[in-house]
Amino acid sequence: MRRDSRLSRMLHVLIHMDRIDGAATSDQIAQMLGTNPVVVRRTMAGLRDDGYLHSEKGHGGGWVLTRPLSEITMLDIHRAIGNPAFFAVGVAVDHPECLVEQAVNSALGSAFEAAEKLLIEKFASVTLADLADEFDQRMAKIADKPTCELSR
Amino acid sequence: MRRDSRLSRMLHVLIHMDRIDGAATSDQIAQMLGTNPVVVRRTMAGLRDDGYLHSEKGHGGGWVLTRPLSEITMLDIHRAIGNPAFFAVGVAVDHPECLVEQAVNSALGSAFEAAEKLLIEKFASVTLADLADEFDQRMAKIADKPTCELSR
DNA sequence: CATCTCGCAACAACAAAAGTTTCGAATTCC
DNA sequence: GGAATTCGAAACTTTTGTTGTTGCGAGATG
Repeated sequence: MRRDSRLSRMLHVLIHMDRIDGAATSDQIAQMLGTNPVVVRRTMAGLRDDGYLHSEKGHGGGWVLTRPLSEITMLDIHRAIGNPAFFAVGVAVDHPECLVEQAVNSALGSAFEAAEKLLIEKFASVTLADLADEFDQRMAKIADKPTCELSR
Repeated sequence: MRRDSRLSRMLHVLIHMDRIDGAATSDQIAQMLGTNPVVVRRTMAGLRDDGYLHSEKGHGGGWVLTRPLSEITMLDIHRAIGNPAFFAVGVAVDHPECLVEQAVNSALGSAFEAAEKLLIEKFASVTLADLADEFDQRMAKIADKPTCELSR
């Protein structure tokens, strides 16, 4: 099963964007992510719709953050990219009326529910500012390491 | 992202198999799951290799449980079908050297690690006998409901 | 020896993310 | 006003992994 990397990528991009002046174009971001501008627009459209980004057309246009990182949580970004399912394992519904299937799915469901609750709590508790701080700490330890294109 | 339903299906099948006499053929199981015998053999091969099932060829052959349900946990079955990834969301590794990416992936990774730990603990703590008991309780409440093909 | 049944390999179908192409429309610069 | 920049959106292809299918072989039973 292919893993959805949008959340990871968006978090990465947003922290970089906070460190640069002016707008970042879809092209620049795409190069940074090793992808292409259309994919960037597609993914970031959700963040714009949810009010975390603003996009501007034309010369000097591109994407800009509209909120401080301290006001954006990892959960916010997950929601903004469309609340994709966390789990790759699902329950079968071949016989919804079958009591065995119901018992199995109830057990599986409650396990996944608890795990999802934990994930959501954790995601809601971490702001992008926290991640930026974590970056600064790593930076302090290993002084002159490169980051990536956008922040060079 | 397509959800992997093998775990759910195998749990379902094993509990039914415990309630019937003799062997269940791949064909019977396939009909019960709404799939086909080759898929059944493919999935159940792992359970056989791990010692939970035995398969026999020829007339009267098929699949039989080789252990009591009380000695099989949900985690055992997850392992037996190949330890498929629990999560549909992954981390991007576009710039392994980028400290921002490292900070992001560290936060994501620790969240998923904690959630996975919870899942594994839960799965390890529930035996198929527990699920069968749960089934019996449901059965007691709603008396004359059908189950599925195998147990009719 | 005919039939049943699993084992295995190869291939097709399908789903979802990711990548690509190609428009159009809005904005800025000259 | 015209050229260049940049996003927006639709349509399509590629990719990856599960699921489904077909076909043949081998062992077991009657």
